[in-house]
Amino acid sequence: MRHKIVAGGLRQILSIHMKGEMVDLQNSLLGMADHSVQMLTSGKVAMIPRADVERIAFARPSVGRAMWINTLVDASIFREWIANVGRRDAQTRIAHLLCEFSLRLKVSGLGERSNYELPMTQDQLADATGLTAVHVNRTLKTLESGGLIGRRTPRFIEIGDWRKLADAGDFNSAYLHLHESDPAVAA
Amino acid sequence: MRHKIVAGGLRQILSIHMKGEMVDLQNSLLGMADHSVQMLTSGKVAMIPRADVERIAFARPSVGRAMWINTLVDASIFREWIANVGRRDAQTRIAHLLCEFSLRLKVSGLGERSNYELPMTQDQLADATGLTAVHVNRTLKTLESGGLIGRRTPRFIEIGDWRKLADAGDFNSAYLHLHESDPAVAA
DNA sequence: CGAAAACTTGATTCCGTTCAACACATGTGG
DNA sequence: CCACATGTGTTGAACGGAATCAAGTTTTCG
Repeated sequence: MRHKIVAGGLRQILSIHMKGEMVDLQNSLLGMADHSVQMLTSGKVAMIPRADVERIAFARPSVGRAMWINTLVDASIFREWIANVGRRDAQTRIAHLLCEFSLRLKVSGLGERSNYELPMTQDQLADATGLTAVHVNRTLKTLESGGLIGRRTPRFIEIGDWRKLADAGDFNSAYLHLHESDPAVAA
Repeated sequence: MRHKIVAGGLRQILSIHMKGEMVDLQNSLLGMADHSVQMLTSGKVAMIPRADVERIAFARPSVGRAMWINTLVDASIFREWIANVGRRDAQTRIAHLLCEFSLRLKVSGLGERSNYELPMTQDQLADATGLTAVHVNRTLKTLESGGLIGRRTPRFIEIGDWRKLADAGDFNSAYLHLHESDPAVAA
């Protein structure tokens, strides 16, 4: 995940990344990092020297184009998150986030659309949605009692009626540009 | 400005652009637009066909690199806005926004750092900060009576003590990457 | 098994919203 | 040049969604 700390020590999580994604083009191509990147789960990280990234980007236009598109998709997700924390209420925000994870985990092969393990604490969900952990807890309960999600354990999300959750979360997957970023999905 | 409409018709302004900036790389390079772009003031817009942009990006690596960096700086500003609407209170949010405008207008030659015309209504400021117009109004008043800003007219901002406003707005200009995006400033 | 982390729940508070009215500037057509 | 409509800004009162504070409970993991 990416995050930033604001005055007072509050944290805002800016985005979540899945296994296999190029995570640090955002920071490494600019001279100075403006935020932090951390692992939510254990895993392997591959380092590619910045100079190599830049060289291949222009030596192989198709690779360069793919990396550029990748950073643009990241930007699109940032924009959706601005709208999410800026103009949606707590329940809509969280439903939206759960829908985004659902699709992205599926695309990454880490879960099913209707049913996935979410490796985030409620504290982290709070920092991703601009809420408090307490309110995240209550909101998850509300979603659950409303039949929009099920939770076998606190970190396991089940989505019975995907369309219903998407409506509750004002979710439209267009901003993920899945057909741009993942050739396998486009096929 | 860029904006998005969420369910219920609420608008979230995602970013503001200044004269001379390449505004639509974000939308045009991806297959489908995920948000809208509108003018806040009257002005001229130059259209560059998408194919030409892609061609020159790879034919002239220095141009391509500049455009890529440009989209990365936009993304950095999006990230700061997520933190702004997600984790800052109303006064800090607005002070932060005013600081960002101050620097960017200065760089674009549209105003002074301590003193500029802000061509936005309080409604638009509200949609940029995730607040209501009423609360923006009250917050501007508070900033004014606290001596942090002056307003000759509703749309003209004066910053007496820049450092004081930047502190109130938890503002650090690093995320603007001014030295990356504008060679004139880097000099 | 035991301690720390994460989750849950209730009571209370508060920042920002909502609703409502009014002030003021702008500009447009008669 | 005035009458009037419209958009924008200002202010007050009441409300409400989420925060805060506080106390448990459950899970995780060394």
